[in-house]
Amino acid sequence: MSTSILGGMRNDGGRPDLAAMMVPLGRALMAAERPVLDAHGLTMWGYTVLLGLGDEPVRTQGALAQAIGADKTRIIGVLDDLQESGLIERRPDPGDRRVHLVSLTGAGRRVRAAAQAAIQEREDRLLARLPAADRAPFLRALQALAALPRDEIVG
Amino acid sequence: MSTSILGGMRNDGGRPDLAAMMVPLGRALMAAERPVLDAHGLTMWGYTVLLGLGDEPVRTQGALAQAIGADKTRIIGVLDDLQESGLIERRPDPGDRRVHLVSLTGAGRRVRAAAQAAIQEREDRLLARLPAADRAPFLRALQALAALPRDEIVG
DNA sequence: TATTGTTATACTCTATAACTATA
DNA sequence: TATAGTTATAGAGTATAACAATA
Repeated sequence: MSTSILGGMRNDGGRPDLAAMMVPLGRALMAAERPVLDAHGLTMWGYTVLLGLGDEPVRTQGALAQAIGADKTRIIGVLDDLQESGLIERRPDPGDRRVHLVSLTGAGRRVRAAAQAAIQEREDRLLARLPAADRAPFLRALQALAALPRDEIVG
Repeated sequence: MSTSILGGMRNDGGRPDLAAMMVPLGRALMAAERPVLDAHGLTMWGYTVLLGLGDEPVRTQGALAQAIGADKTRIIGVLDDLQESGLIERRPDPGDRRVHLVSLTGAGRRVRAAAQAAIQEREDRLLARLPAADRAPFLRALQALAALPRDEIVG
């Protein structure tokens, strides 16, 4: 039985709920990432942290956690693993020795780029199935919504 | 600190990963639904079941569970609650007394319609912030992706 | 023996609270 | 006293395994 993302929820006339489309779709995309991340020796949270780190060092792990929507206590093990793998560096801030400056290493940058390239290659094959004229507007709209402050969506 | 859905993950030149946009966006949309569902006396899974039920009775709870991406053991309590609230009916199939025929009651249909209207009203306010020309292509593309069999995304 | 619905158990993930060290 | 990081504990959510009824 080929089960679609939307399950049985048809909706005569109208559209399905945005959430009812996005949540299962997001889960499926995450599941699709897993083998790719495995091949690069990354966990989902590890990859998320690498993405969240950007290219400048981040002051305080708490800020990093908040930026990627995680609890500060939850990324500690993730940071430990990434550090042990040599993908990130944690250095105490000389000015305030409580805070840790977290930054990507060269290896971290390379792994992140390789993993992201592989992931987006897969995603591009998916996007290729859309009508060509819809692709750019779709991505533009999705980016616009994702860029909104969370409060403006939750209310 | 106004935290956007995308967190810090900028990506010079390219686009963010689809999953990195969809997953947090989906979570935010779900969070936005919660108070609406509360007002209608529904849980998230309860609402999902109502959506999954469609308008014809569903044979076997297992099929229903699979259709909405849940475990068959997990929706039992949900069905119990919905039944007690008078929103669904469970009747043994005369032909095979193992299976339960699950169907919406009139009240169930009404509650589902009311909740969905309220939810989509909120969502429409969000969509209104997109460039008008992008709205239809966005929804069309999102529906197309959500209608894909899960296997075609996960691979 | 196989399947539907159910219950009971175990496991994973996440959030809360308590601790250390710096300030 | 307040904050960053860490650790330990508890809770929610989910999946796995065992059970009763029917086929």
